[in-house]
Amino acid sequence: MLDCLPHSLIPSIAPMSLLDNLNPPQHAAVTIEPRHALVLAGAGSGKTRVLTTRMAWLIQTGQVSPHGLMAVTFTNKAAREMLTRISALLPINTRGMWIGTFHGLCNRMLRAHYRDAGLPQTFQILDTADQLSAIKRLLKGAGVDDEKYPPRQVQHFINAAKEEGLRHTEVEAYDSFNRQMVELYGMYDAQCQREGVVDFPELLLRCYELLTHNAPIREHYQHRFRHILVDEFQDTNRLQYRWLKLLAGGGAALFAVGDDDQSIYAFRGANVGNMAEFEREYAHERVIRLEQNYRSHGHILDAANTLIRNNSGRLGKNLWTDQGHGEPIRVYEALSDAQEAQWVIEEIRSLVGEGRLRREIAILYRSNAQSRVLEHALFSSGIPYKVYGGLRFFERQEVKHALAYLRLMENPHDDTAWMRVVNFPARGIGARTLEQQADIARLHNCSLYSAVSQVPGRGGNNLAQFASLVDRMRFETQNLPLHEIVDHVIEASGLIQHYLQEKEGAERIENLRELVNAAAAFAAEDGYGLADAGALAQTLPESGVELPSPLAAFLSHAALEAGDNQASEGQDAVQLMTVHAAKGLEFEAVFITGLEEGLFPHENSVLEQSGLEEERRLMYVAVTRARERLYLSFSQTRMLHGQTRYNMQSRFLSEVPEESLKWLTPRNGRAKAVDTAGGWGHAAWGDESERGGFSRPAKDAPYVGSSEGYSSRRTSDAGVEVNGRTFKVGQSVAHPKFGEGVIVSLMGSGQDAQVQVNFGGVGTKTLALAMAKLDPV
DNA sequence: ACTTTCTTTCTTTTT
DNA sequence: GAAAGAAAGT
Repeated sequence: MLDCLPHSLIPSIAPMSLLDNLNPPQHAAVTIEPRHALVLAGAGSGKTRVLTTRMAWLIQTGQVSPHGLMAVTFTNKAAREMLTRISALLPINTRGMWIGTFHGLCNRMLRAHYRDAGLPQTFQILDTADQLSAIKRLLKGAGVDDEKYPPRQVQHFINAAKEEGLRHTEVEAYDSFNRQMVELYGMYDAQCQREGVVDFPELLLRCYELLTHNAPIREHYQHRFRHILVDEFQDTNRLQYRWLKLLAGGGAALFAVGDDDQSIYAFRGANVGNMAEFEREYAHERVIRLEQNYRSHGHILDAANTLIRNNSGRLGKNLWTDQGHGEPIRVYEALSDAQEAQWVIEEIRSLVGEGRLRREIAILYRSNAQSRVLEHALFSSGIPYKVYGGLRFFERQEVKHALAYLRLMENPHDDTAWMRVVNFPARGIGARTLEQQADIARLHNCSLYSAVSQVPGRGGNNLAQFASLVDRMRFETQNLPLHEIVDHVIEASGLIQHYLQEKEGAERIENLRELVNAAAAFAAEDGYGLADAGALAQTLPESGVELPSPLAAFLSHAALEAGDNQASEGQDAVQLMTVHAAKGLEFEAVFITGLEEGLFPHENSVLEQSGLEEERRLMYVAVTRARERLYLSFSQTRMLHGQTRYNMQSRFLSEVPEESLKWLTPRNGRAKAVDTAGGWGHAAWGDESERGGFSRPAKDAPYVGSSEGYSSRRTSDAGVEVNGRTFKVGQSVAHPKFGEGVIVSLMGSGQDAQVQVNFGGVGTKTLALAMAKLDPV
């Protein structure tokens, strides 16, 4: 074991500087004995600091060499942050250290052991969009009805199974629908294998299987990594947890940091339960809570604490601060979304007038659709702003086209890449020809590239020309440096020529040129991601690891790191983003807008307890982003999907302590009534009899209800007639139990018709018209 | 084979 | 209200 340590590393006492200024729990976490431990780190409690300081401390005290340490994060940004902070703490070379994302580290291992993992050396990574198009292609080829098996749903099924660690042979299928899904899963994996491509969850599952089935490789890594540190542990899925356990199986210490209250990614497979399980299984005596918050003023923390207490099954944690109460949270009720935006503008003006920086002001919203009104208002009032989210560099169509050519040069059997650019720019290859080609490929169970020579006629000719174009590009760039390869390809493929002719093509050309720069930068940076190359070289030297080509490394990089969201640092601009995107960030002043039932919490989430609780955690994350000032706002009406909606204020508003709030608009009866109405739980949705008209929430077969009976979104202006009475939006009605209310929307028709009624203090109810005892007033 | 028009469907998102 | 996909027109 000791021979793993470099000679230069002499065990020494940690100088005080590393551990200085840590509070007692932080100190305890950083210096905890080398066994499994769980750190429950509340928002703003110094989580990243603890993580990086522990790594530095372990290295500095000689307990581990940089080489024997692994740190896993979810995002590349977090991984980079960790690297910079470690370099700042210790004068060590972080190159080659195993610090990265789950996917990045798995990719590294699979590249090193591609043969043992059953992959071609040139395997390519499919991003979500590539995966979807691969699935569409599969469904088409197999003649599967994509109405009954929507590609997105198939994709979700496959990914969910993989994230549970299940191959198609291991998924239980209890009905014919699921049997078909499982079948498709199997066919999809076979297709990927044949094409030499790997999707995101596959990176993890393959790596997990490699370690499970191959004892020498497993033991090598188990022996090598003495300390494994995990960030954002609440976001891990089951497979990631198993992967960690496996790697730590040789006696390594697993140091997990997370906050169950900030788990907001259950919808994509994260399993908060991993935290409780980890505590029970390994760390029951070594759980440390970081509860002192260094970020927010008292009222803000009180709001967050009170709010999150409404959730069940928490691991338990209460943030406190010694910073004093600070200012109260300001609440504003707007008449319309536009007016809400206008109010935000005015508040921002006055904040900036007080001398605050615009970049220290964030406007948060639940869903991206809400940003437009805000952007419009900001734009017309001339306030600089940046919107986060949206298209990222490597996801732009012109960039993906260029990457597809590069992928084909690496691996011509990548059918997804083939289909993407075979007729782009247009070269007279139409749907008919491609169908023929696909049929031949399916018949011979070979790639589209291999089938080219057998396609008859003019179409076949054009295909052959395209194939030779790819071959030629590969040949002509053989010995060129990476950025020149890219430069050659964007010209030779005709992409530049094509966009020159397009009206809006200038920006796309610019992006293609930028891709050349990105390639140059990538090659320059530690010599094409030497982080990888270096790490590979130290891995199982005896197995003769072959380094991937610069192009292959660049393509991995492009798939695994989709690049920045246009927002550039530096300029002083107001920050706009979804609450999800704000996780991990902090601002002096934060606006949480659109606090309305149906929006936040989102209507698709309120039916299930777990969904509602995730929304509440989301609200918790939003609130805890603010340092000094927090503004909450909602609007009576809002344009959504091209229609005006009438919303109630969010239940989350009433879950914040009254004494921390300062209403900027008069609190109307409605808002007051909310307080006295008490428990929102089931009551908010009315009792069973009123909803009895349409199916129970079908837990196991989520799509049962969506056939045609009612269309949940279409609001009829003309009104709906049920049992001889007509109901219209805006009409006043009376209900024996809820009292008087106003119809806010109508859905469906006939006996299935539903109505949303705003009963003021009682809230907005959705009722089945045929069942509810509603009378026009 | 390519272009235009209609229809549909809308959370959240990293890798 | 916008983007993507399908159907229909050139």
